[in-house]
Amino acid sequence: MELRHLRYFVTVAEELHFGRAAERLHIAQPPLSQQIRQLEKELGFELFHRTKRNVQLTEAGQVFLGEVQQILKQLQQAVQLGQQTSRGEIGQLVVGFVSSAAYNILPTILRTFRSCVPGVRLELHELTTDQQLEWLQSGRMDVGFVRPPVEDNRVSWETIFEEPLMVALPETHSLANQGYICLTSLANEPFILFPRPLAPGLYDLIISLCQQAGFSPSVAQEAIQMQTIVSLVAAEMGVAIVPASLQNLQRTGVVYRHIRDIPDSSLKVVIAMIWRSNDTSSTVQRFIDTVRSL
Amino acid sequence: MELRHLRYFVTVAEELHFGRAAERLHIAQPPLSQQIRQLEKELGFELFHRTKRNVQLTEAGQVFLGEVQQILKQLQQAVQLGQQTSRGEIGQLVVGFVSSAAYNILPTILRTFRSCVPGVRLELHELTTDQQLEWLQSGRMDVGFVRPPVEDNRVSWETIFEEPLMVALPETHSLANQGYICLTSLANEPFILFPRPLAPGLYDLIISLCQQAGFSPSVAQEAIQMQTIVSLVAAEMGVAIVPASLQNLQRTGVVYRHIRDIPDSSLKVVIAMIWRSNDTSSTVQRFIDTVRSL
DNA sequence: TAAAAATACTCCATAGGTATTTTAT
DNA sequence: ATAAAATACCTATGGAGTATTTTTA
Repeated sequence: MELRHLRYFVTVAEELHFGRAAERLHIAQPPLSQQIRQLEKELGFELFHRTKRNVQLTEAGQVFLGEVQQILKQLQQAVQLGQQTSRGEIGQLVVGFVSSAAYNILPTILRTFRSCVPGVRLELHELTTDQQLEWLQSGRMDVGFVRPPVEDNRVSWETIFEEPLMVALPETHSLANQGYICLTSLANEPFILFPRPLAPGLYDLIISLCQQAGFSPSVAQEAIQMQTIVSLVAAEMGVAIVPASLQNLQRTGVVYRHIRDIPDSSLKVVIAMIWRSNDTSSTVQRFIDTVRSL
Repeated sequence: MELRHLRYFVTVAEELHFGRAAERLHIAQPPLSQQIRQLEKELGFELFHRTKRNVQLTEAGQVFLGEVQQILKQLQQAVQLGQQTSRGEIGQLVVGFVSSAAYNILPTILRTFRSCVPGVRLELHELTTDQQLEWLQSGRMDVGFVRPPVEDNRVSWETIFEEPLMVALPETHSLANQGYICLTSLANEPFILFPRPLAPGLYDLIISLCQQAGFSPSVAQEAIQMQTIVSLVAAEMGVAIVPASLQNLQRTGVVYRHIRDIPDSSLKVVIAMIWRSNDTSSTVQRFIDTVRSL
């Protein structure tokens, strides 16, 4: 049995006339008769009651017709589903991100992707850079937004966002009324930092900036979340050096100031997108393309 | 696209190896590769990631595989369903019967048919002979049990049950202590009859029997249901001539007696099965065969 | 270098065509 | 007499086979 037989059968059943059915199928009438006979023989039951003048479906033919029509429709849907999947329009995607990414590029990226490709279910996880690399390798995650460096040749990455570091001060701080701040002037201030294991890139950068400014910062407190750091600053526990996009987190009692005595290029902090180099998923490809287009 | 393509695809997807899949399909490997390529071309997307060493389903291939497996399974079921229908094992049947048939053959027939062919849904309607002929012609009914005559050449019929007529008397009646009764002795009794329009055959037979016995019965009462007739006899409203199977309706106050002065052959009353002569339904055929086998 | 898929070609099975017959209205 | 399906026979497309090449682990 082949789909040909089923398609022919449906057409004959619709026309109840071999001649017209053959015409609709763009074949001659005799081969059509043959194919139907062949189908009947294989099925083991008659599909039509044929008199030379009149063609009628048998009971079994009616039942079979219903089923076959459904099957042909499903096949059509199966093809479409496959095509959509191949275009990355359908599927699911697990996305990881470092907490600070939630305040800058992530919202835009997700909004854009969801509207372009509504068929893909997104699953989001806030994870550190290291966790993301692990999840990516184990297949628990498909794409991530991390702070470089990324040193794994099985992972591809691409910088997608840069922003300067700024100083976060309590608004009551004596330096808060200055437009720009010299890092040097913070030499004796207590600092609030991310724990190094969670964000080694950022931690080391901040430490080295302070070295450049001629001092070693005294760590007053460590905090796991950006929000917590800002809150601790507001509580006058100390000062912090944070990505500029943290300004989006409107927290009263805190002011943000640019740093003057360090060249801009050194102050740049970066967010990169990562994915498995050998990932063949078109959903992932689609996501990457969407992000690049922004 | 043909079923061949789908079957081949499923096999390759299961084996993830063109060589082994070809072996399972009893074809050589090159034509299998070709058919899959051909399928991919028609679908417009890749089903497999092929390296020369390794074959893997693409995302789209996975989705398509699921759908196709379901489709193939459904097709198998469709064939089976058609076959069962063609054997009359599946379907529905509307059966009509005259009220008196419910007391003799009908229970046995239905019990037997239901156990032989459990897949057929039976719908039962108590109808007069005339109503049944009408329902049969209009297609509302498929098979009926009636009292002949049946005069319609588009309806086939077959006698399936014969029984004698008997006299039903109140047990208090003076003739009730006799083993047999002469119809002649009922000349002056009030009779309870079916209305002629509802059962002309039976009505006319009873009248003609009385004529043979030398009298015209006086009709005390007409009643539409057999049960009612028997009840009226019990209430001493009169006597009735009824099919012998009415004895199955155990009604206190009524006795049944055979008739002596009329030859048995004239007393025979018959139930026939009717169906449309041109009915091609295998369910109907199956039912007819079952009844004949009893 | 060895295993496996792809390519190149050849062949024949069969889908489909044409001509004709059969049959029911 | 005619319309429509079945039958008979022919043609040619394309599915499957064999031999070979390509590729990569």
